[in-house]
Amino acid sequence: MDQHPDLGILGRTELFRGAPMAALQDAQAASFRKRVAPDEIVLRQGDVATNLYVIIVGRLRAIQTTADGQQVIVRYLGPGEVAGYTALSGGERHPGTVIAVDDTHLFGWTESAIKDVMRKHSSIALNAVALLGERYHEMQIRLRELSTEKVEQRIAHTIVRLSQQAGRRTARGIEIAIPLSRQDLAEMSGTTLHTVSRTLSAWEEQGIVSCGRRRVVVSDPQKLLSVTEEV
Amino acid sequence: MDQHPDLGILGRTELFRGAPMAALQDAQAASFRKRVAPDEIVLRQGDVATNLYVIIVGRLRAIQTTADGQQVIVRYLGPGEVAGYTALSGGERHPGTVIAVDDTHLFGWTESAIKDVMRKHSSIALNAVALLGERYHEMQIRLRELSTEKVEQRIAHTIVRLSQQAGRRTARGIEIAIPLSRQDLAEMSGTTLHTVSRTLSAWEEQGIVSCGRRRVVVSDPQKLLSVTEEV
DNA sequence: CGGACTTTTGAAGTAATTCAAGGGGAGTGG
DNA sequence: CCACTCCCCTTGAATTACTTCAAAAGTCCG
Repeated sequence: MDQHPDLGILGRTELFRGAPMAALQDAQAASFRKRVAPDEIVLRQGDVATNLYVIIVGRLRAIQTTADGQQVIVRYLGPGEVAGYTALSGGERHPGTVIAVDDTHLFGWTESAIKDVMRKHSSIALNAVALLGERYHEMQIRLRELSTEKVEQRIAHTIVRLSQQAGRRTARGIEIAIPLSRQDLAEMSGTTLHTVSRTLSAWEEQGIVSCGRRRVVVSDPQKLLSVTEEV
Repeated sequence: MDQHPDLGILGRTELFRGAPMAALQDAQAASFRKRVAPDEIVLRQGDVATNLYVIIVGRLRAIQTTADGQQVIVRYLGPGEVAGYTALSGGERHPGTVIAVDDTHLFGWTESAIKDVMRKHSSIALNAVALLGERYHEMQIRLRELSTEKVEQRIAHTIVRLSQQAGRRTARGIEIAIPLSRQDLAEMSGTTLHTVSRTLSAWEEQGIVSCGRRRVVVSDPQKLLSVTEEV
């Protein structure tokens, strides 16, 4: 009996990890595929939440936009992660916009399809609970950081998180494998690109990071962590 | 055939709403009860997450504490809401502390008990997904507010949210039915008690609110909303 | 009525934003 | 291959919103 090659991929994603074969087969059967080019919008803040996606390869960015056009980067999404959780949780509309960073391949489901799968296979529903719990937890920590820390610490925390999430060991240190402008870092840390630029310059002088255009390499992760802990 | 009186209460909570009778019965059978006095700790940040609670009557407050003792108020929890979601989502330890505001009655479950119920009754698992999705959504909005808004707007948003969540119509306006010190409002808005005090004084002069010791009444909700929208 | 907690308000200090201007890379098109 | 242009980044200087420091006045409860 042949197995569909998608099943192995699905089985390693955060939503389907550990699910029985029957569940993976049902999920696969109900799925469609989608491919997006860099800067293409996957789903738009305020639109009705009809679809759920799981990233196969590539990277997306989830943002929140204010009425006057300011942006906040909620998180980056990588392979195996869910985009468009609203279709899981039953919200009417997408709370934020998701946009492609790289050329990205996705599995997709309609809201009703994925809910059917969750209803039928409780392990997938439990995975959904786990994944949302983790994101909620992460947001609590960021809320605390934003409320209690000074800008320099927040930027340090942002970079520490990014290096764990998308870090690549190189000769010169841990390179963050996402193109990151100063503006992007500012939108993740709750500050301005100017302050980020100044901070990175200071760190570069101290040998903590080395960076270029849309690129950050952490040369001394230990020192960066100590910035995080300063009073 | 008699019905347990708890079933009606359970059926109106966010976790069990809309569940079939069999699910409610299983949940009720596995539950225990707990009662906490004001200021008593229900669960502690960093402790292993063994239990889940649902509030019957009363009110709790979920906080995050930093290493150096600063606090952030994540949210208030009222009747029907879940405390200790970590037992649902499978995290190892509680991300925050939950403490009683009023004398509070709770239903409780062990982690394994509530997970058994979710596995057996998918509608409850789906409710858990919905509830965590909503909280995640709320946190995204707060993150955006904290990143992009000035202090006065953030305090206004905090009070608007509280008045929706725990507002009581009175002759003088909408009274927030939670004892709220200036410090509490500061910990919800990401500022200091001094700034909150000054802001409330200014608003009182403009007839937007009237407040006393640990008490806030919104006299002009419309004006408060307009503060929220200022550039 | 005493004592602890909460709130208010002034004054000083400062971290970070805003304003402003210039410099550098990467890619494009001639 | 060179020049041009568009972003992106950097850095000073001025400004400001908010915090911190400090002290006093209320308010509640036993």
